[in-house]
Amino acid sequence: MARRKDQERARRTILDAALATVVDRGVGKVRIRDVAEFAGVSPGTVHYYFEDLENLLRTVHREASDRFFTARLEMVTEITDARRKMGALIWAGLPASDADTLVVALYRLEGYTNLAPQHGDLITSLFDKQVAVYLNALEVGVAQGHFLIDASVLDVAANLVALEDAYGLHIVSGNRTMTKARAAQLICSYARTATCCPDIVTPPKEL
Amino acid sequence: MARRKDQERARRTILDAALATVVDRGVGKVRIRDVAEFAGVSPGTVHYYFEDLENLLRTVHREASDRFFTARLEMVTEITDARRKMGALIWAGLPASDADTLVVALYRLEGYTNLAPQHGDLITSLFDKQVAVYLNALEVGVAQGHFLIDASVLDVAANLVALEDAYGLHIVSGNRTMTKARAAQLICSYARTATCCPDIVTPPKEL
Amino acid sequence: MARRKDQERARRTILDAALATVVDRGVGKVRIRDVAEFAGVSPGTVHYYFEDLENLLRTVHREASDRFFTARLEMVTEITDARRKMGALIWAGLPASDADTLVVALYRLEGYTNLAPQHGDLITSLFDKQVAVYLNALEVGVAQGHFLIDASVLDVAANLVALEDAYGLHIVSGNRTMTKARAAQLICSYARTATCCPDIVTPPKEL
Amino acid sequence: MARRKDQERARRTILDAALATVVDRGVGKVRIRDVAEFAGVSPGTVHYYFEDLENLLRTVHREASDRFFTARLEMVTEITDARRKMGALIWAGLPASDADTLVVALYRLEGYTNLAPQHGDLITSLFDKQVAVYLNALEVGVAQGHFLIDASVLDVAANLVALEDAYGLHIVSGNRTMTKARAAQLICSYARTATCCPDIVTPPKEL
DNA sequence: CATGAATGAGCTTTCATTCAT
DNA sequence: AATGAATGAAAGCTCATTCAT
Repeated sequence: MARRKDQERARRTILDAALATVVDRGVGKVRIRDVAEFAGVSPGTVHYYFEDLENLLRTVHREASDRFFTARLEMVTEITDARRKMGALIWAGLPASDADTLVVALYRLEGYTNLAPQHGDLITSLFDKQVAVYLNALEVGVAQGHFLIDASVLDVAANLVALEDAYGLHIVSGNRTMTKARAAQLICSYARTATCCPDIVTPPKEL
Repeated sequence: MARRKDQERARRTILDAALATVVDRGVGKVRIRDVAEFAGVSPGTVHYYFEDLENLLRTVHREASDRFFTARLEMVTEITDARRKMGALIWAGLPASDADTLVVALYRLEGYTNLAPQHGDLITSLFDKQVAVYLNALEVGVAQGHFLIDASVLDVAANLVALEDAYGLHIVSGNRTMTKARAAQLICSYARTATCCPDIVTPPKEL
Repeated sequence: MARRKDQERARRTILDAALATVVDRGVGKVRIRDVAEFAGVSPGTVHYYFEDLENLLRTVHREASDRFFTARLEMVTEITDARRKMGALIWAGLPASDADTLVVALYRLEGYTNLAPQHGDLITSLFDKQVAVYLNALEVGVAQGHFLIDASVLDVAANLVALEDAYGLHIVSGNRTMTKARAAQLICSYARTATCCPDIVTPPKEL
Repeated sequence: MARRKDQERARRTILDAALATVVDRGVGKVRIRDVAEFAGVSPGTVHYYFEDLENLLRTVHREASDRFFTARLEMVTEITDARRKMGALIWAGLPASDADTLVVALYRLEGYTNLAPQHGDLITSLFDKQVAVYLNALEVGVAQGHFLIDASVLDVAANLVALEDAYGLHIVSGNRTMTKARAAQLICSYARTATCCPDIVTPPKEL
């Protein structure tokens, strides 16, 4: 029984190590050996848990997506005022230069075109889920009377996610003129225009 | 003299071959040998013209950026009405699933984080240039009295480019729910909101 | 006591699994893990009973040889007429394409040159024993007045075994022009010539 | 042009090295590295000429078969008297304990069941060709009035080859009771019986 | 100039074997 | 007695790069 738990923990350790490796070596340069070293196990062990590199990377991506999404979902439910909710979402979706392991790794993995077709599906699915989160915030804002949205709410939500993705990628790619603050400001600018609500600001005071 | 021209042609052939290889193998899987085969030369020849793989890829990226940018610039100057100009820009900036070698390759290369730091600069620079193009269109639109822009024009331009990047990446990554038409529609939705001009549509009739 | 019996049974299960694995993966491709899986035990258990792979394979070979030899011996004693005895021996010594687990495995193992020196002894010993069986049948035939043998009886017996080996190997190796029936016919042809007895036929009617 | 010849020679060198390696390590234990070392080239070079190990081994087998067959064919045509021809064939088809690189390697390869299906075809084909050689000798013997063959000549030829194979394998496998001389004697015994010609002897005086 | 044969470092992957439980 | 997670040595294969021609 203890065995089972140990195994689960080893798996986790490797997954975390892989995430870290993606962050500090870049997706295309992840070697099994690095991951193993980082996890403090032997290369054989990595293979014991994950058939091959692609498999490992895909799993990391899936888990990272889930963790990221869950975190945002929690945040959304905790904040009631739609205006503050929007600001918080925008801020939390952007990676901070090179801390923020999870988000950085996620962006790296998203941009990694070399994984099998299923990878595309994963990206799609995360995108759609993110859209759902923004959609919720927008609709709540409308219901609260804070937002007034002229265009399709779905389109606005999609665009917010797209902006987040694009700027996040710039930050992670090392575009020095694009800081997290600037990115947040740009996205907010759109959010305000689209919702006719000048009160959306970021970073939110309390963070 | 003829020698000089021959060399220039060989170089071009290799660059084109590299571009094609990026498109059909993915950036991370480009092998010198593939490029050589595609170009109809020997691997040694590729090295003769380009120090190493990174160098080749960076050059391809730079040239592709330039070609892409020049093409858009020409388009902008040819169309005078800012509304049609916007529509055309948006449409032309998106890759068509898997044709569109130049644009696909560009997106692939943009997302490739494994190139040296200078690569980040290149991305930055292309981003800025794209922003400049949109900026021009927006300002012309304002001058023509078609657009009414509340927020910072620079921010709007940046957002347009960011949306284009994000959706383009989705298309190239094989996100099946994101078509070129849908992406164009989403970007236009933003463009209309930001400019208070309902006449921006895409794909433009004449294309 | 029950313990002792359990262990013996586990050992047997592993040996049988190894035999089966030799048949369907080929001697050179037998992996401990395969054998373990086949036997429904863990790899560790295989090691618990057999020092290493070579040891296991050698044991399988020895046991298979014994089982095979015993079976033939029984057959020989059951049939009294030397002519029918010969036919039966020839037929039973040939593997049927890919059923016939025991005989197929035996041929596979015989041909496996990678086992230690002792392995050669085992082959020799099996060969000699087989020769003894044929020798017996030949001498009985002479005594019964059915066979008339000009050359050395020992040589004839050796040649019969050799032919059996050679054709058996062809069948197991996937030589498509060599069927069990054809092989039997060829060996019989020799048997008839050597014994001046036209009545040796195979497959024997009663099988 | 010199290039072409160099390449051909390098290929040959590797092939010869592989043959030698098969002889002194056993088929199942041939490592690319060994072959490379033996050939005095780098492991990469072996891969440059042969896709993978299986490919290399198959090629070695094919070439060895051809060389072996050609050699026997020459011998046959050089000797006119069928009785001496038979003796020479039998003798030349048997490996001498562990000299005789070509023949030893051939036997090793023949017994190697781990190669792909095509391998079976190769064995078949060599068997058939060998049969043809013996067939020729037998028919010539009949024509010369030296041999009197009762059974099917084809069957006799097949049996001669089979005996050769079987005893050859014993010799190569390290069966210490089976010497080349004894094997030759056994096969001759059969040959004499089948042809009713007591003059077939081996080793032939002149060798 | 251009070639392409040859290299060998580097990586993945396999798998018998060990050992704590 | 039996397990199976973990190991790590061993091997194959890839591919950028070099250099003699």
